[in-house]
Amino acid sequence: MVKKQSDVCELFCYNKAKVNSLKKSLPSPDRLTRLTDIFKVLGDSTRTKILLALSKGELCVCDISHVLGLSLSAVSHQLRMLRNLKLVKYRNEGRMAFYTLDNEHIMKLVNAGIRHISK
Amino acid sequence: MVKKQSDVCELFCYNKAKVNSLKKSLPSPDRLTRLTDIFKVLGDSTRTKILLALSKGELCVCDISHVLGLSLSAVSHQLRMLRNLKLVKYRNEGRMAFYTLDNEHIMKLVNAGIRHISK
DNA sequence: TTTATAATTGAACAATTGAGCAAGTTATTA
DNA sequence: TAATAACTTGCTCAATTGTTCAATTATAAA
Repeated sequence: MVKKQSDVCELFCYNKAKVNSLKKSLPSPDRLTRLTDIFKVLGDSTRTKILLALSKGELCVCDISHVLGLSLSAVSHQLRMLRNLKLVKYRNEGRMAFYTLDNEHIMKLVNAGIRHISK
Repeated sequence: MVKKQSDVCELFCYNKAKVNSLKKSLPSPDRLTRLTDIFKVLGDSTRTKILLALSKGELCVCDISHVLGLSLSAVSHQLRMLRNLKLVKYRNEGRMAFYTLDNEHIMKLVNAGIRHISK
């Protein structure tokens, strides 16, 4: 016989009061998405390396690609994502683009992560 | 004519000294993997919700699935991942499994993230 | 024993992701 | 004006991810 698992409401609930209070205590879907999106950005080593590099100062795309050992294209794609999330900004100088952190605050999170794995 | 982009070494390098010093300053591959792995865990809302719920106290798998509105199976799969990463532990009582945080330290990171999106 | 329940697991699936290729854009240089 | 250089972008592909389904395990109750 097949058990129906998709309908969560029919499952046994051990502590209904606790469940309801926890449901309410969770961040709203919107806040939760913003929260996990930030962690998702840092969950990729290319992006984290870019942020770590930029935390030391301005860099052009070409130098970032050297630091990371990746193609310009790959770096540019990730820079676009970081740009969209307002984590980096850039200025053009001639045909070069110089990137900097747009939001130094993000480094607090990166450093909290570094502290976490160093504990 | 096609430009060769895969061979990073042939690209123009704007600031060689800076590039080399940045290369050295980046965390080792091992550390970087551990760092991004932690962020990857938190980059999924199911897992972050599980951690947030458990931060309030012990819960059985069934109640977690109610809090999240997800199937037992989905929750169990994510719990296994959290278990492997030593972020949660559990005790059996009869046929139920009660989970708790194994590493309260992780909540510092979650809370740093919450602070980040609240700024 | 038999039946039911809590949880785990493996396989399959769709969706997402990261990177490379190749073409396009813009600015500099010859 | 043509060629080159720095960067961006659209497309594609392989790999990974999160979930569901179905089967299984382990415990408890009938």
